[in-house]
Amino acid sequence: MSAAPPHRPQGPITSQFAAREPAYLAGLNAEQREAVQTTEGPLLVLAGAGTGKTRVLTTRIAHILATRKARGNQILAVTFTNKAAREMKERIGKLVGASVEGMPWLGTFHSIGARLIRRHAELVGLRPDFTILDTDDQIRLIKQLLAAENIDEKRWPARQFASMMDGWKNRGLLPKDISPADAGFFANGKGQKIYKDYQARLKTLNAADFGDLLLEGIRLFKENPEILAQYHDRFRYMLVDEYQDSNTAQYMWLRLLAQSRDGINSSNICVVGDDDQSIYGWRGAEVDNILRFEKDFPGARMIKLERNYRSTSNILSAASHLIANNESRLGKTLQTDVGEEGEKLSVTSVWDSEEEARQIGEEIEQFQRQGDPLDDMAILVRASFQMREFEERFITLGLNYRVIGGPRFYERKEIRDALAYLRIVANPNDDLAFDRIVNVPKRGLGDAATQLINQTARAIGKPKIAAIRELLETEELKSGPRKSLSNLIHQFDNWSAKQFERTAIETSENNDGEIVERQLILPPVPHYELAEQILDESGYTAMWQNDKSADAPGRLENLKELIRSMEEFENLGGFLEHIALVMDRDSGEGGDAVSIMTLHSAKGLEFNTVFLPGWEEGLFPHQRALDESGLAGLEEERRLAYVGITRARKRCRISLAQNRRIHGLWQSAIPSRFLDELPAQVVEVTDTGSSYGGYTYGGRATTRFDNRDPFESVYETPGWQRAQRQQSARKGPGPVTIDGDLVARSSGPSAAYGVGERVFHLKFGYGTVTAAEGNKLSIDFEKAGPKKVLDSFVKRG
DNA sequence: GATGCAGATATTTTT
DNA sequence: TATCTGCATC
Repeated sequence: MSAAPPHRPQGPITSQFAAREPAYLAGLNAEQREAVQTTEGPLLVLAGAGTGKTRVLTTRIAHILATRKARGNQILAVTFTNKAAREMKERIGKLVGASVEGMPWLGTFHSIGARLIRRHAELVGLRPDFTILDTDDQIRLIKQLLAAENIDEKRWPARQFASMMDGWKNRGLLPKDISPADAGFFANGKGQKIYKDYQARLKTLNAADFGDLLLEGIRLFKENPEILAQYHDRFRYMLVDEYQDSNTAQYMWLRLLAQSRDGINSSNICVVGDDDQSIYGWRGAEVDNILRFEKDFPGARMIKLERNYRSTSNILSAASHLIANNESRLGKTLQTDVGEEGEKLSVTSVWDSEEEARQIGEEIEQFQRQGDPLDDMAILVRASFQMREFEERFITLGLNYRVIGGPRFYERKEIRDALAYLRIVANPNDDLAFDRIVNVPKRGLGDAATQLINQTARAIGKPKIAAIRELLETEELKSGPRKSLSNLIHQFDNWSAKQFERTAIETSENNDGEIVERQLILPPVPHYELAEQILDESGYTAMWQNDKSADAPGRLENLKELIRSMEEFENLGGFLEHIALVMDRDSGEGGDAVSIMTLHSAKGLEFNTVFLPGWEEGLFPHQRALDESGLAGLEEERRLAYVGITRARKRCRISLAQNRRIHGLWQSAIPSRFLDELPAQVVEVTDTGSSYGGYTYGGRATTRFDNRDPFESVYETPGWQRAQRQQSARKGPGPVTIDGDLVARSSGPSAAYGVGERVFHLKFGYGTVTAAEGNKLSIDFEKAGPKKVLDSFVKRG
């Protein structure tokens, strides 16, 4: 704390300062204040969910500015998402007035990375106007390289290589750093070569991918210590948001910047994060970065923010107990400041996902009748396929919802196509953009023409546009393609010229009948008008206008939106940079609506009521996370559960289906192990009544069959429950001789059903087996029609 | 260049 | 089950 020294002299100036506390500090708790005021030296702020992390971060910047420790352009503040960057800008603006404009180094890792290498582009082998490639471009480029190496794309998909390379780049590895073992995974050891070729191709294309924006920065700093020193001088203070999500490359990048001249990490770097909310390990994030911070930055202080201003104590208690099951964490104990126990969390077991959607829909309507706005409710799912069922249900109910996530604006085909046109105009060397649109709309250019262009380009070592120019001088092209290519090139020249001031000759006849030529100076066409012209003149707009598919009008609308959004930018270059790095999906308008999104995209948000469906083994925790990453995977899934619960302010409603259809097959579901990790006192277990057997909780059976058989509740294994359900499905009392081995046998060969056999299924009733393959059966049900089910789901009928 | 079929493939996705 | 991709075909 920054209490004044005890025997502070009572001069008029000092007392004035001591007495009047800056307004921005008001309302902060002791730890928050400390985090704001500890400006010197490395600092780790461990901020639990809902503890006012963003507030600390923004106030800290405001504090640095207000106390004149640094000017806005001497502060480096990085976030992961554009949304977070925007929010920080806004909030700082509110705190200190308009000086946010003076913070050019507040942004995402990638946008700052790009800014940095643009300034020194020539040192990393690029020109300052280099293009930023998206994933789509990357894949297409890799495909070309694979073809050149005669690698069978079926066996070694480009996509797979792209994600591998992504992993390398996340770890800060250049082609030369790839170990033979790593590279050996792909195409019998050709991985390293392809990576190398890929990087070389990027340089000739004057392009960089997302990974390069950081990787090239690291290289730049390593190879040019004098430039790094400039930035050491510049950045007096560094702040990093969501540090638990940083990957190795980002860590290296930061660490270089945070070094002082003598190479010791003693800078004023403040990282804020929550190890318990690290959910992007699969994307290369290293929780280790945050766990290791104090070692990496000697003399680092750690401040924990543990006072939660969001959730009721019941919700917090559930979340804390759950996350306490993780081994690798720094450990925090969240305490609520809401001062309310609140409702218990509810856990509801339902028959299947359809019922789950129905159930949640009803609850939402009920809360709505009580006066809760839909905006305050959210459904957070583990996997996006779960969303559909809710959407369908809500449509029938007429319940307003919005889906958050999904493909981003600039990932849409029409936007990418339009951008490709603009990219070529901005940078005629952009062969990837050229490939994308040579024949879009159709220009009668087939394989033959494209091949010829590629060959020529390779032969003369020039971009494709240049190659076409040369080809047009020769007779090599057939007349059709020749004409359309010549036309296209003309158009590009024309569009390019319009970016700048240019001259035109106007011919007219004067009164004496003489032809008079006048030279006119035409001003540059504004880039947004140019874009519109390009789309019209190229026939691209017409292409969609003539398209009668259902989504064509939407696409045209998107194109309009694209052009509209261009007006905010000074020039084409600025716009293209923005679109590649910053363009957000159009965020939620459309009135009061329930949000449906994945747990991942819910991070950082909060709602009064949160629904968490699908808490079943295999789905959540997801089987693949378990298979691929073992214990680490499980812990990440648990953190995801923690994120989910802590999104709730007042109400948290968890549900699980006993049956779920995955890839068209009905699978029985076992309650998620996470349910057992919730403390019993804060959870209320309900059953919708339509389920059999079902979910038992904390040693107590909670099904409506509780009183039927006093011994039933002893058996809680999932397999047992399944057996139980099968038993109870039988008509009449029947002999209740339940054999523990029954379940194991049911999926083994001895349980195989023969074609033509009559069987009974709990959901579909009676039917006849039409085909059997392993434990999968095709059954023609009398009422429900043909279905595929697992044999353990049916009984001989 | 449109169409249709076989075959693979089906977590999460800040930039 | 449903959706997407590449490829063959007309």
